[in-house]
Amino acid sequence: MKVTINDIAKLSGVSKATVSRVLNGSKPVSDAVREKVMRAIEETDYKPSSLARSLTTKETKLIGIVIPDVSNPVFSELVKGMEDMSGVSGYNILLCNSYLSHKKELDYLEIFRDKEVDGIIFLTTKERPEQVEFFKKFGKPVVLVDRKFKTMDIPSVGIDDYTAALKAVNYLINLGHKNIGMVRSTLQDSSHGFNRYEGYRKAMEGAGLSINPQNVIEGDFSVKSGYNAMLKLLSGEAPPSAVFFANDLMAVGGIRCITDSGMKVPEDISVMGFDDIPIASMFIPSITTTRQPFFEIGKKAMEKLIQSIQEKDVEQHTVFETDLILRNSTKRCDL
Amino acid sequence: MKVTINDIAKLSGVSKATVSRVLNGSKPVSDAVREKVMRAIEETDYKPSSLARSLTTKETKLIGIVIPDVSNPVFSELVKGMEDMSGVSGYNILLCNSYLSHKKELDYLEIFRDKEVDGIIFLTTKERPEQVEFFKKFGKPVVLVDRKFKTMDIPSVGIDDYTAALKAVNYLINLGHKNIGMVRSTLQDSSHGFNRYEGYRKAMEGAGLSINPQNVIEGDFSVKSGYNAMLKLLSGEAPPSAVFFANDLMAVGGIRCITDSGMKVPEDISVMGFDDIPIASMFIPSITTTRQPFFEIGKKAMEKLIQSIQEKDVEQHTVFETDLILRNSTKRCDL
DNA sequence: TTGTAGGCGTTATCAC
DNA sequence: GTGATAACGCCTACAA
Repeated sequence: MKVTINDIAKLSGVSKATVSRVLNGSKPVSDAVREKVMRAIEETDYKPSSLARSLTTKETKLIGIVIPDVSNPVFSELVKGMEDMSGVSGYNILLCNSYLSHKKELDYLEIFRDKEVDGIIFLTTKERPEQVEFFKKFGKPVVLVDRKFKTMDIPSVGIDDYTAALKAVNYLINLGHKNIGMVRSTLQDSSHGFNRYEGYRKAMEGAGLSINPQNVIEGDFSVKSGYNAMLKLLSGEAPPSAVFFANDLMAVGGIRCITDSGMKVPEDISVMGFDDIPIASMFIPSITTTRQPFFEIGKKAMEKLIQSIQEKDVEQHTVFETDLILRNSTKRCDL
Repeated sequence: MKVTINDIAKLSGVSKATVSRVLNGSKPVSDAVREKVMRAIEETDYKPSSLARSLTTKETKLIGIVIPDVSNPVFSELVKGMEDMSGVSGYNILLCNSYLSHKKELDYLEIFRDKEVDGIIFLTTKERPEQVEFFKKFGKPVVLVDRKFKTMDIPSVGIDDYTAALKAVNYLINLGHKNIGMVRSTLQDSSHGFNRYEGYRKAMEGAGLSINPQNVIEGDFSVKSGYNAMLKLLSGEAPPSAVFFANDLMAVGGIRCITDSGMKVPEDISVMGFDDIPIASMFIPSITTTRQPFFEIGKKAMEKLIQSIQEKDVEQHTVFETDLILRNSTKRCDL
């Protein structure tokens, strides 16, 4: 049978209240008694049940995380940052993949409530009323990553997508490119979709360059969609000399497409990615991109969550800097 | 305040035992009563506390998973398979990254015991006495992935590394290659290290080909180590015409190295990977490799774990088939 | 079919 | 400093 606090109490001839005290250091205990209790604990290899403890303390030391997909390097790196932080504070992670399914997202939130997690880190592509409603009655801390909610002010961590995209496209412009295309995602997605596109638009506008609507294609962040988008760009009337992809995965697809079409990157077309996932530096050619400090973002999100669980004040919205990483998929425009 | 089973009992004018019965369907309840109780539950949006329930039922519906690193596509895919399976059975996952640290592995196992998980899926590179000791006194189901333990018979799921490697190298041999090198990992690692190397060795032996010890290099499964290993191979006296890498990541490093050296894959050197991670098909050239059904393996591991939690009989060791995936990094040897 | 009472393993609140 | 004792929220005999 499993050994409980009662066994220790009997074995060391004290009350279980006292055992609890030496366990948690919640109140002073005489050295002699502590000694006895410790010995009993050693002997029996006793470990308190966190379940029973949680029942009275109301905290489970569990954090729920909803992300779209761990197998996406972007998210797995975020998760690593979160885990890194939670570990040192004694929290554990309940990890759930939503695969962008609205239903799954909600199901998992319900599970988190059921499991009585102490807090939630939430990643989604689109704010939904049901989510907002959930968070409102959830009552415990929540941190959003990569996004802010419009109808509810929830603490968040992320980057400035607009400025990052602006800088990226400005770099292409400075290389002498004039006909620059973009493979963006849906504008419904405010941060990754709309904001990155806005950065592109403003950069072009700022340089007095016009955007050929034919050269702006919508993808879904997958390699395949990047490939297909590039196919469309190449078959247009005036294919761009440089393309800004809203993420690295689509850029990879784009490069493959260009290569398959018998052209070369960056000699014929320059390609710019976004994120700086590991594959960006390994690819041939290595991909010029904007680095997001995913690990740090994840770490910060967890730090903020834990702090607000512990009722400390936290910065409401944290914005990380991004860096332009120059590699071999872009070059000066010869025209 | 949070609504409890007592509130529901009062509200619907029955005892909490009855509420519990309609909640779990554990014993028959009259329709009239059920109706009343249900209504009270609806009205108050009552959800039973899984914590309190676990305290009496002794099951937490929690599964602990230890893997080396989620950001490695191999493991993230395994995790997805596991999650896919656990979800339908109502189990949740406590995910922990060990980064191959022996200490972390053990720390997490302790945490799992503390959290009273119902079972554990464990991935490590090397069997250790402390782990075996832990599992012996753990008393609940455990499933190993990618590995069997020598000193304790724990259910496992994996592939036949030896045969898979044998087939891979035989393919290179059939392409006419005679001087075939290998980048393996430490032989301490029985399955990925020793067994894959053994497959290579036996294939060469079977074809009457000799192995030049200079052309067998040890890496650590990272892109960088693959690059460095290739560097050594190229600087040897008789560089191989084909190289078998023990995983795709090292193969990527190898290809980059070959390209950086001014040679081409597969024209000058054929490269064979192992695993078939997503990057293998996206890379230029796409990489010939052995596919492991990671998602399925993860799923099966979870299925076996849940079955043994539910005290059903399970196959002790499950071995999945692998497939050779022919792509563009290998070609017939001209010599 | 339903209610009572005890227990699950802790922590927290009182006294002493 | 230490010990009873009552929560915590649920499940499960045992009775009725």
